[in-house]
Amino acid sequence: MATGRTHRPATRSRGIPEATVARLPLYLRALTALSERSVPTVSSEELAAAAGVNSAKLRKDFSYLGSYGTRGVGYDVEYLVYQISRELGLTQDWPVVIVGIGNLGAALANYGGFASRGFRVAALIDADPAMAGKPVAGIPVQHTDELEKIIKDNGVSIGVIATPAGAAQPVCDRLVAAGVTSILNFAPTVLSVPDGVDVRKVDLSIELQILAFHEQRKAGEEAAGTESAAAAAVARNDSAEQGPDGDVPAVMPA
Amino acid sequence: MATGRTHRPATRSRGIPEATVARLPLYLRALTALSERSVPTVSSEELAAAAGVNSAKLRKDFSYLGSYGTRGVGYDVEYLVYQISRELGLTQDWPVVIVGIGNLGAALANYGGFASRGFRVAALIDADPAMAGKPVAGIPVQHTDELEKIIKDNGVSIGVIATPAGAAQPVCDRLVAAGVTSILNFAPTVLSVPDGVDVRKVDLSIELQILAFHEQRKAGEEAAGTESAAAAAVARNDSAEQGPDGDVPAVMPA
DNA sequence: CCATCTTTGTGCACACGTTCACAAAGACAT
DNA sequence: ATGTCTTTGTGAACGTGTGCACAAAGATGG
Repeated sequence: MATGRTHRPATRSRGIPEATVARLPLYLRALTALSERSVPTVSSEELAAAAGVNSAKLRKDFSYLGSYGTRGVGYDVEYLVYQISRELGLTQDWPVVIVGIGNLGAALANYGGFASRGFRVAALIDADPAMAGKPVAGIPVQHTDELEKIIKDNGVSIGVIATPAGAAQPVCDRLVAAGVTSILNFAPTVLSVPDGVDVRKVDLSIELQILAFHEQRKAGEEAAGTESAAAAAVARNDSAEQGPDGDVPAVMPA
Repeated sequence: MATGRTHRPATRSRGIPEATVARLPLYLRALTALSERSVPTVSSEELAAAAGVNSAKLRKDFSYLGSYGTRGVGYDVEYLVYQISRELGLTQDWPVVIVGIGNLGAALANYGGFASRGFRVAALIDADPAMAGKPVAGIPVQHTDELEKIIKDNGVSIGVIATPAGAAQPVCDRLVAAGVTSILNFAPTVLSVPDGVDVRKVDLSIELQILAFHEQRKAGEEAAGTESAAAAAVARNDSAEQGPDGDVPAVMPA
């Protein structure tokens, strides 16, 4: 019910599987490295190794783009760089705004990987009036009041949110209302957006928690005994006391 | 080339699907928010909405952990917080090291989301001797020479790499050799690690490129003329030299 | 021009993930 | 108790992703 705002389209875009799209930047990076070393052609096997994927998967991925290889030879590096760049839309200029210039926002502004491909930081925006005018990465920070004007004047369609969690949804709403249709969210919150708007999230805390899960499994792999003894291999801390439904919680994160 | 070092185990860990593990931190965050508001119980429908997922998916995810709900009522918030925390291994202390204290590394060191759950920043490590002793986020930066000693003295099993791309693999090798078995990689490189070591990567540039792909699709949904004509002409030409060589980005970030 | 060799492109089978739909389980009122 | 109502837990169908294995395509050499 109340599906005015959906969380994910998740639909396959124009025949190219989502999983393939997510790997194209990986291939592009490997190909660019080969291009700089003036390597003329590369086989699926070599390129797959460089990108860290299975060679059959790579060939299938490329087959969605078209038949760009030559049997018996491999792929032309320069040609493939161009085709993938074009498919990803990197042959055009993408102005982006970064909202929330704290530690992370500033780091993003300074990150070379943004500007190096089609992405150009059009503006840095922060809610703190004291930040206004202060240059970060050579770009003066502007106040949130200017957000709508900045988006429209620069034709920005991609926004990066690096605000605290509480500010993320309001900022997101304003970005979308002003015309942004793609959002990269670094704030630890689930964003609600209307249909037609893409959201990708990067969550440092979640990544660590996933690692911790596997780490715990590894630690308890050989210690086969009671479940509380399983974690004893590495950890000295075990406050886990399983009980009835109403027992005491132990952790209090934010 | 066949490598002795695999890139992904990808195997289901102990019955809990990988996709489910990746969502547990999301549920935990939503539950923690409810817990702070002293909400006693929550239905799968409500919690799913808060976490931005389908309710059937949420129930199936929880079913892998056990039967922790009460039919007709829902889930006990506190109990579920505890169960998920335990499953993720957050009831124990995880010392982590951050290697590479540049803009991003410093932002990570200051990031509250790390310390707020079981994760403790045990050390900050950088290759620049000028950084040594300088405090970042209240923690003095140590030189790379100390890496092995730090890992062993603190029993660190999780490492975060925030170095430039070129330094990432050597740093990774040293971390692994010293005993680290889980790595969170922010450097734009594919890392090779031995079996038994987990790597998760966070790549800002890749996320933006994926957004650009979908953005381009949205924009080109109705207008399909101008540039695709030139691209189509190029597409049937298999020479190594393609059109105006300036249109190929051919750039590589750090 | 033919034979041989390399490497692509893909059909197929299988594994994984998602969603629907519903029976079973319990709460609650009468 | 009995019936009704709510919500979980899960079987089953479906969709997506992965990897093997091999025929087809082209290069290369005699």
